[in-house]
Amino acid sequence: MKQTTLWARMLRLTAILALTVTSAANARLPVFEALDSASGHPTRFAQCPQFFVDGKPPAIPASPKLRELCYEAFAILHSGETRTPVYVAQRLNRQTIEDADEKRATKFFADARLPRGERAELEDYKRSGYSRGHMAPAGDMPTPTAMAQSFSLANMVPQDIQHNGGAWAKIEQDTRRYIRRAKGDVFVITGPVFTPESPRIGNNGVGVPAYLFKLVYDQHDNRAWAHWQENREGERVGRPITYEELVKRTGVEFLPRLVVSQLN
DNA sequence: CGGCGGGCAATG
DNA sequence: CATTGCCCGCCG
Repeated sequence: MKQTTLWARMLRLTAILALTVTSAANARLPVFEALDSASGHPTRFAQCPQFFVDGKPPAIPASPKLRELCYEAFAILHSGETRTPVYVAQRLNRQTIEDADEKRATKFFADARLPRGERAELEDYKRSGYSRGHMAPAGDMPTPTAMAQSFSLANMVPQDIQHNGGAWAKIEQDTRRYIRRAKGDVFVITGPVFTPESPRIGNNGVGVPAYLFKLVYDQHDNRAWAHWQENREGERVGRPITYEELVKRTGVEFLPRLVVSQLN
């Protein structure tokens, strides 16, 4: 008898703990609440044009489950269909990289700004065999708030564990190394690519991308290139592809045409 | 080789 | 939640 009582207590405690966890995670991110209450709806890119070249976000065909989310140091176009980002945009420069020395705060959380029917939950990734792979990397974040926000699952895709810690991590570090030596702003857009055969994980069916890309545009030098990686173990860092090739493969024009016409 | 940076899971 | 220990790959 005593044992069942103990079990009941522990279960209750666990439930309370889970609730506390959720609210505490959100409470620690006051920026989210401020943006939400101010607008009354999920944030729009109009509120954070600074992350896009000439303030112009890439045009994506309309879809009911696409949502635009602004964060302190990046912006996300999120898909409620795959429950992942479509792309994540950043504007970086030497200064932001020098500021990116925050201690890594590994606290992943489901993004409360997204409806439950559209977002990934921690449970979806747990024991899925895939890691939670940042699109905007934690290592890029210039402030503690930005660091915390980067752990939103809205910024994640299910990524092969070896790829995430291997070739992909190297690409992230190479990109930071490049920006550290850049003369002006560098715009980076990172995202997943799915195929009809792409698997899904968890009760919510979070999409597992077949490929990941990272587009880098150096505004000062008018140069752009992209890394294109298969989301698999054993993938190596290859030679970057051209912007045109990226557009061909994704069907998305990420940069304003005027800018593209002037690329070196 | 050790340090670092990308993660994971178990425990209180 | 926080803490801890662990894995792995890359780099100097």
